Amino acid sequence: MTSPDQSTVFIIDDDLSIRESLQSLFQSVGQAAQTFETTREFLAAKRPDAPGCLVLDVRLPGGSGLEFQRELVSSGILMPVVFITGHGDIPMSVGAMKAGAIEFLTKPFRDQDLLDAVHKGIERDRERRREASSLQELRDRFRSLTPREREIMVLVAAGQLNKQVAAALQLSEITVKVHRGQVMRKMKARTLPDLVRFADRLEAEGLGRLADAEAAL
Amino acid sequence: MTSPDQSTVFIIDDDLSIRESLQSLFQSVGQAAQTFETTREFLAAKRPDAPGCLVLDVRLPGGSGLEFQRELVSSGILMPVVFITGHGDIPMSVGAMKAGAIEFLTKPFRDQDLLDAVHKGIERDRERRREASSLQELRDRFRSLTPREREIMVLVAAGQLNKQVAAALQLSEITVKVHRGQVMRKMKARTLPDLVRFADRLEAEGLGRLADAEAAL
DNA sequence: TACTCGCTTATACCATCGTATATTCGGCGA
DNA sequence: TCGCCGAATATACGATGGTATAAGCGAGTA
Repeated sequence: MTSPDQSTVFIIDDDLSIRESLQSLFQSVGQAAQTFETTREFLAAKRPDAPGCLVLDVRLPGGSGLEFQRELVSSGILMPVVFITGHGDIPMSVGAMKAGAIEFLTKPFRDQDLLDAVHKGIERDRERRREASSLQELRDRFRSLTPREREIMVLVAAGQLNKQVAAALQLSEITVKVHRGQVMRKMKARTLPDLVRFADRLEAEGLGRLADAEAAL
Repeated sequence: MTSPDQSTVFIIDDDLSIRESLQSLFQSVGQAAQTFETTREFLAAKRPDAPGCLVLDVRLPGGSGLEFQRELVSSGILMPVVFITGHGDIPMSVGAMKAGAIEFLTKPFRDQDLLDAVHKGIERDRERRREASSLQELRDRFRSLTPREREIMVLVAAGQLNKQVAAALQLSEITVKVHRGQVMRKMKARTLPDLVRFADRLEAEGLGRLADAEAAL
């Protein structure tokens, strides 16, 4: 088995006994787990390109877990987080949940609650990765378009007729047709509805990357 | 001024002094507010069809605020909720946030925090209403389609050519063209990309209402 | 310099789309 | 029974879309 989608739980806690007990908990259900004493150690380690979930104590060496959660987002590590804590309070838990945490457990918690939360986190990450990789594929195709082709794709997806596109860009209609055909091939769009959906997905997550062709370079 | 979009805060709390103090807080910033002693009272009152936000104590007469939050969702009242409490705990706050609460404030809280949360809730409700009403408009148009027209809309939006649609439905191509033109008129779609987007929006929120034409009746 | 690449245009031809006009048929309610 | 509606179909015509072939131009590059 190659198991390319082997999920991993990443545990960061400065307490060795907790790391060991969590490690063995996950081992007991056949869930791969890696433990780290500090956030630095976690960031330094090379993480597999597979679905994962973080288990954090809100009280961490060198800053709170909440801060680290925000750091992750800004450094592009979009991994679901499950918090566990012995000394949390309500504002802390609310902040964590607002920031997108999967769960916020207070010690002592039931093992099953943690397992459930981690499972949910991994499934969410798996789905996010699927979506991200599919979107990246589209982005790559769009990047392969020339500036002219991008302009034309935008207008065509907006519903403009070839002659309207031609007028808008001060071109002859045949030129638009040629570029349009090229766009369909490069974007691997078999039909116009396909192209429309591709354009919308790129606009939704790429945020105006289409309209502003310069930014896409 | 007709002010059809006058937003309202709905406060449910069994403590009169709290109702009065919150009422005057919102009054001081020009925010309309209505108070209720019980959830029953709130449900019985006729609420304006305008953006709103609920302010709830988690401890309510006849059930917890959390339960009431779930009741609201299942009874179709999709109003943003801001919790305030004097005796909450972490699992409670986490549950509330998971269920979609805007904020979970512990007493004593700063007035501004409540005002901010309510403002956020109202803006969210305004946006949800905009979206819902626009979607309802689309649903109405789709309901005006005959069964045949619906089938054809689905296939056309999927990118099938007229002749392919004709083959799939055992029709002549001209028949498909006639229905297709009718679909465009009834759906108020000026272009095919418009129709594709309408179909996708209906599929996304109507959950297969398109594919299963029977369910839409 | 020769070559590639992006961009432009033209001709020619065929497929597809869209609409108007007209006819036929069956079901259903007034 | 009459009339309306959904449905299907046909002819005819024009607009629009799509592709192949060919060619010219300018910028940047091997």
